[in-house]
Amino acid sequence: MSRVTIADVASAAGVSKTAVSFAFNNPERLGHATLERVLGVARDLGYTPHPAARALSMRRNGTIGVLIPQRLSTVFANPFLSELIQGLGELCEEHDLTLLLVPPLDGSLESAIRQASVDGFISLGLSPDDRAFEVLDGIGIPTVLIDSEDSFGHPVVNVDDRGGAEAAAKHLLQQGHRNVTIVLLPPARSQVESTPTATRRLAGYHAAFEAAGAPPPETVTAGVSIAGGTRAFESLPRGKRQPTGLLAMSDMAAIGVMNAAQAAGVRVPEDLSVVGFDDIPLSAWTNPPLTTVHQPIVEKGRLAARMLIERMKGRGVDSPAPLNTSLVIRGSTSAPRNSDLPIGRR
Amino acid sequence: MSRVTIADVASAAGVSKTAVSFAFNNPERLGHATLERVLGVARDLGYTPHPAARALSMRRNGTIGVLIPQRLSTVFANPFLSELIQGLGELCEEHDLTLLLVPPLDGSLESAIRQASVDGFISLGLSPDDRAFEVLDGIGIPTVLIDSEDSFGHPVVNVDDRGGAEAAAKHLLQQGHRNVTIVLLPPARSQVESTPTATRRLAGYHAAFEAAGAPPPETVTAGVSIAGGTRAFESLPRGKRQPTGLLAMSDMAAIGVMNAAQAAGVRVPEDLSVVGFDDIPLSAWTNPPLTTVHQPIVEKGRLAARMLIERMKGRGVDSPAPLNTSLVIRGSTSAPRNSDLPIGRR
DNA sequence: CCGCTTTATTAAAGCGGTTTATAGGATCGT
DNA sequence: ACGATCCTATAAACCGCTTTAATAAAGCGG
Repeated sequence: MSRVTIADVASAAGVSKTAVSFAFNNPERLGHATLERVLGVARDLGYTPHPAARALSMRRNGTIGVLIPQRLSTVFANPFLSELIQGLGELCEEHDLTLLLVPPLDGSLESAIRQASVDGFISLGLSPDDRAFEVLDGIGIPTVLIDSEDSFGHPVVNVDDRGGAEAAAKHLLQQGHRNVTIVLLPPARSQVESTPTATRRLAGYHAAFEAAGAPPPETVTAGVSIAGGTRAFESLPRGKRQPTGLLAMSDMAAIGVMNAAQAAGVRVPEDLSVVGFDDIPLSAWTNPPLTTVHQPIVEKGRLAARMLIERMKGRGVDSPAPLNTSLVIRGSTSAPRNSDLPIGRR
Repeated sequence: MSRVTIADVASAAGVSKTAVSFAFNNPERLGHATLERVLGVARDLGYTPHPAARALSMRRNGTIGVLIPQRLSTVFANPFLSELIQGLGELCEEHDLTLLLVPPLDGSLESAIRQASVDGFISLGLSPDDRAFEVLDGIGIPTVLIDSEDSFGHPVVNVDDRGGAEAAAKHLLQQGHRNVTIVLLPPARSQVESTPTATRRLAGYHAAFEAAGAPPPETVTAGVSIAGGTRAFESLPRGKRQPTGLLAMSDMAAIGVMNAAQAAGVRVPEDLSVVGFDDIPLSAWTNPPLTTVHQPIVEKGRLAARMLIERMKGRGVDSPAPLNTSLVIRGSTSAPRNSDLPIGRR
């Protein structure tokens, strides 16, 4: 036996399909008696309007899509997305919307975008030249960008990545670190270039070093995961040339580094200072607690969702100013053990 | 200007709608020349089939829904769901499916279920008597349950909650703890009763105490969050009657307890041993590392998704045996300081 | 008792695709 | 030269619901 349709209800109640539809969506247009009868029959039959049919005819899905640049298993290993969804979720529930996670299907985010029955998209970390934008523009679904670049047709929610990174680097420099390594974010979409976020953070780091007259640091790339950080640590030079400070673009990588370092007998922060980025909840609980750049992730989600919902109502919205970041100094940073600084000699 | 439809492409290419449809879904039924032409025109016009229309006529959405019993903001504060989604996500991507998060809308999970355009549901922690099941059965969408109870029409994926809990309690008892408090999971859906998971875990705890001839422990209830654990600790009796051991039904609550305890000058594990449940990644990183019951969350997601996909293909599947749990002993448990055990006197 | 509003109800036209059944040629064997 | 066969391409029905425009019935003042 198949699904019960509006026609079934209509004939069972001895009315037209229109009447049934009105009973649910426009009850005041029906006489009291018929209304009751239709509703009763519908309940008895267990009728539920077919969502796709409804969406087709109403031009509304009641869903917003989150464009995920990577595989769900890798991206959900990082608490960042969880927090973001908390923010998005608040607004969604407030507006009776559900949230569709849209990762690349069969490797292609473009085709996943086409498949998605949504009223709006939130896109994460897309580069300006991502192919996905062509598709997005083609179908004309309102979109709000997060961690991307301005000067698209779409409004963007960003945080002050550059400022945060600069503060982090300055902190290390002030403590006397001169031999620092940067742990880069991996490129998001298998393209060669790095993400807008990574680019801005790197610029912030470099600015601080330049201002201090220090040479630009070495870099390694690490996936946003503890394992990624572990690998990053292992690729670091040892002995004399081992850095005394480390600027990671993600907390997860930073924590992986700390872990690997301690396992290798390198003490944090005595032998190696490490600074993360994001300030995920976990970072307050590591041993030692991680010094990191705080960004308001939940708020970012809330703001983006609020903007998208406005756009879905047809109202235009402008990109807000980047949200503030701030350095949170905890226990993973200190002055280097044998400072090379010219305090005394040696 | 509105969206490009199949009719637009058809007339622009001088063919019928059927031809356009075939060009995408049944290319071998078209002559080579027309196929090329249609595809070309479609590309030029930026045509993308309307997902809802497609879903209506094909009876397939390419989406599976995750029924979330609580608000997204509360449930995503717990890494449990992140891990589960990693597992679900793997299978989804493999099968070209997207994932729809379905929390209660306007407080009602039932109405959210109706709205959702999905081909299958994964439901989390629903009690046997949840109203949602009526709706679910009414619309006849394949469903797989996680952390629920067997003996529904739907297959269930569970872990050995009872065994895990029993091992945890036994561990504390063997260390000599006699004054233990249990931190309960809150009821999931604002109904009075507790979740199936909580019930099974409680039974496991009690079984161990009974076997040891110890009186059943006191209980407090705490939300699955660090803040919830903090509140739980504060509600504990102080001084002489303060428990020496604590069995939490979630790692998040356990971590909150540890945190609050240490802030109050109570040392873990010297003054208070705490055991969690779930073994979320964070638990290995707390200070001290948390002793907890491990359950294979990612695997649970994978398995449930695999089963659901089978069901969506029309094949029947049986509930598998509960997945194994195991006690992971880390640093948050030890023998109680002043054991009340009759080793000596007093 | 008539013309005019209101009110209650419905037929039919979408929404944008897919799919079945069918028609029009071209090809082919005889 | 002719019917059978094979390809292509299409008309039309359908998926299940919403909504506009129209109709039938009822109420009403004069």
